[in-house]
Amino acid sequence: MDYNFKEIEAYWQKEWEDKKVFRATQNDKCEKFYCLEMLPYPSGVLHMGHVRNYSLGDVLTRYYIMKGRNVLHPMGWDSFGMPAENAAIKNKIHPAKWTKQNIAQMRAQLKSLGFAYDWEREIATSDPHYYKWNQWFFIKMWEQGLVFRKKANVNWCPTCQTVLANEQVSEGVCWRCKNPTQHKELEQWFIKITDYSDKLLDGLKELEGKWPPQVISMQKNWIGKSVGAEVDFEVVAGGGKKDALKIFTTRPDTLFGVTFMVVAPEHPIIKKFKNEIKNFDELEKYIKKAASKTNIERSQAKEKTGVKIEGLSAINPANSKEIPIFAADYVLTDYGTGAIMAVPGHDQRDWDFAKAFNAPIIEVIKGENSSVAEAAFEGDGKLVNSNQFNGLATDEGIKEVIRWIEKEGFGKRTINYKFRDWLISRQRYWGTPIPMVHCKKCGTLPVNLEDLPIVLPEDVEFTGEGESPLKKNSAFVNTKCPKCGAPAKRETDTMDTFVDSSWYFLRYTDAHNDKEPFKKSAANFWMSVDQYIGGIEHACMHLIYSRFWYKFLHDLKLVKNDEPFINLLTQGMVTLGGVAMSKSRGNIVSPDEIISKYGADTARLFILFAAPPQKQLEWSADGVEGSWRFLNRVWRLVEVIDTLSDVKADQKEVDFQKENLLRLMHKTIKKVSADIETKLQFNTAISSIMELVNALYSYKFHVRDGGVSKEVYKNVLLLMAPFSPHLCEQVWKNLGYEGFISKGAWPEFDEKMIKDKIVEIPVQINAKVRGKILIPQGAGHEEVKKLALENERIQSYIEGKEIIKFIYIENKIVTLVIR
RNA sequence: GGGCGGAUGGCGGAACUGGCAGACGCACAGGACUUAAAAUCCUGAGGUUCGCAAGAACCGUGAGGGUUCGAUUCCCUCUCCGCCCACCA
Repeated sequence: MDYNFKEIEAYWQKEWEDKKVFRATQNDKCEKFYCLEMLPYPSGVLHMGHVRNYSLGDVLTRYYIMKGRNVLHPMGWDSFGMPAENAAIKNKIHPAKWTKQNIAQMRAQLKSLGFAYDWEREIATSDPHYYKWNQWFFIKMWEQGLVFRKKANVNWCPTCQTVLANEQVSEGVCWRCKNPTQHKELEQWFIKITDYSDKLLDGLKELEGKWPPQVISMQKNWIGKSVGAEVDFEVVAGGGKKDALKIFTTRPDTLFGVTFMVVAPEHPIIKKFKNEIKNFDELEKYIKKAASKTNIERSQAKEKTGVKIEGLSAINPANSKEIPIFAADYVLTDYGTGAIMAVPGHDQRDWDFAKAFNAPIIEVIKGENSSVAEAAFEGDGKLVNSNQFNGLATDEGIKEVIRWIEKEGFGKRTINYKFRDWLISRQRYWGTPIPMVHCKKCGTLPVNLEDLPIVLPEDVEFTGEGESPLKKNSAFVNTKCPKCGAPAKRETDTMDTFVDSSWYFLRYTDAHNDKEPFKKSAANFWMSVDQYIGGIEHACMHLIYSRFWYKFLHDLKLVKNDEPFINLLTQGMVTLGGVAMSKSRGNIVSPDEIISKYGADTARLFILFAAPPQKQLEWSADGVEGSWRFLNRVWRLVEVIDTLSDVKADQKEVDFQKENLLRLMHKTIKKVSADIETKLQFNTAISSIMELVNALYSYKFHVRDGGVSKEVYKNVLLLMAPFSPHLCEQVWKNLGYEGFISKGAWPEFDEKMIKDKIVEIPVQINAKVRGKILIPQGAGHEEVKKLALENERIQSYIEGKEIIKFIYIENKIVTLVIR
């Protein structure tokens, strides 16, 4: 009979909750462990990606509890954001109500999976008790000069009627609604995250080896620090009018190879010299065309386009040569200075442009067999055609040229970043109100800290048209200036939801504090997060914002450390038919369906077993069935270990088999512990438990071995408890063991028990396995050689041949090289 | 275009630091139990060739080359796939 998972799972979930088994308390009796999974957006339904994410975290949580650590494992809701507002527009339901319902539903789903959360620390970011502190931090940042407003050409989603961060637009479409975006100029709120560029970059060194290397390198590329030089090129126009064109280059060593300049079509120099430029009309047409193109169109164009600016030219300060200036859209206005020095010999884009516009190509770097005839040479080499710098290697050349231009006064060494400031305002209702007031007399200033939180008004209308509903709520908008008391207007923009998730992990340490965002002592007790788990898609956004926020709090002396997440695990997607599960593809497998058919333990076991955590996981109905069968096999072991199956065997045989079984048990404990703790490879941990269970099935002396078999079964349960906790609790109880297995002691292994007395190793002859020999544990070189050469099979191969070499790798392999 | 990964049976995947490739699971085949089926338990299996059989030989981790007694693992060249960024000067 299959085990009754419905009854068992409901029973233990209630027991854990009633007895408060997973409540975390601040105590120094044992070492703390903070295990955290990225908090979910309460969309209303749990999907398999969630199940995977939280199952991974739950294994670690339960493992460390059993190891005697003091584990904090909280859960909450990233509950501000667009879908709630969209639902309000579509279904005439208030975002607050919609969100609340969704949370209730998803909380129930999470509970049905038996995750070991401390539910007393649950938070929701849309709760005023939470977002009050977003406002508080915002004002702190404003006081530190980290918040500013500026008019910016921002990404505008006409569908959502909101501004999106650069990071939220991919391939020209809105990251959530997938509709194309446009550009629009608006007065926006920014956080000066770029002040932390170097700190964020330096911090990555600390994370080396603890974070996936891809994430570290993605963040490095995201910040995009490059050292180079700023060089001023003199611009001359008709009528003797002059100006300077500033460019940034990472290759100042190629300065003598500059044969023309290129500016972005938006570059101010064009308007400035409107009267001197002879082909201004043609240019204007090109500028218009470029502006209508999205960045993607601009970047995917195979042919380089551009227009020569007639009437303007530049002087290369290195050799005083006069060179033409072009406007072309392959130069971006918001990177560097919006203008480049073109070195067609050593930059492929410039080379392409030079070919298309018949500009000369000069070779100034000579590599081994390099040539600039067919393509640009972008590698390192020796400087040529560069006057006093000829013969220098690339890296020396860079240094020397910078020194020279600094001395001559037409440029300097600079550092450039790709990283931009964080645009946080949203013209939206369902978010944290930005706690600022616009006063005609006093300007824009923050509300008084005592007046926080600035609560979102509930009585608003959702039409889905025009600007934010907050703007239309006069009771909210009209206020008094916090400084002079005169009538003033409240800011109606709300914050990007990435603000909410930038510090939530700190709130869990002191979730109900109404006087401060968190007690310093609580944060310092639990932080940093020992293991953070979530999707790779957050590699650059959430994980950079959080690191920035934490470093800011560190500078405010609110937290001791300056990196929030020590270890990071990025899990792969759950797919069906090779593609991610999604509503639009209609390939969703609902967790509820699996839970009601097989139970939570099976769902968890399968999702942990089917693939290593970092890799994509292909859902397989048959695989789920297999996990279900395995759990039943474990359940039925109760009967097996009471069965007398081989009465004929003598005591010697019993002792021998008993020892083998015990050895396998110790080996398994060692492997499972290492797989969970250091490798985070749960799939192999489970497969080795399966092997131990298989061994128990083929073992025949359950009633004659003095309780060894029962001992092994007990350890199987302990090893499986982090993966399939309900079943293990029940069998634990059925077998008469005391207390919760979830709080039980993780088994220890005995290294002495693991070593076999006799080891079987292969013997290779000329790299082919030709036989196997048994050697005593720790046998010496000579002894092994003797055993190998005595072997009949081996002898048949070496007869009449000369042994040139004998190699023995301890307890692994013997190799003979013969001729 | 740049960065970072990856490629192992019919499938998901395993293999410590260069040491018996294919653990474990799925699917499959055979057997036991059963009136029968399901479930369960047991057994088998990378490919090719030879052999009645026990077994044997050769090939085999995307392709080609290299280092080594020995390479899925290290090095070089190439192909394909995925993810992220993208004309980043």
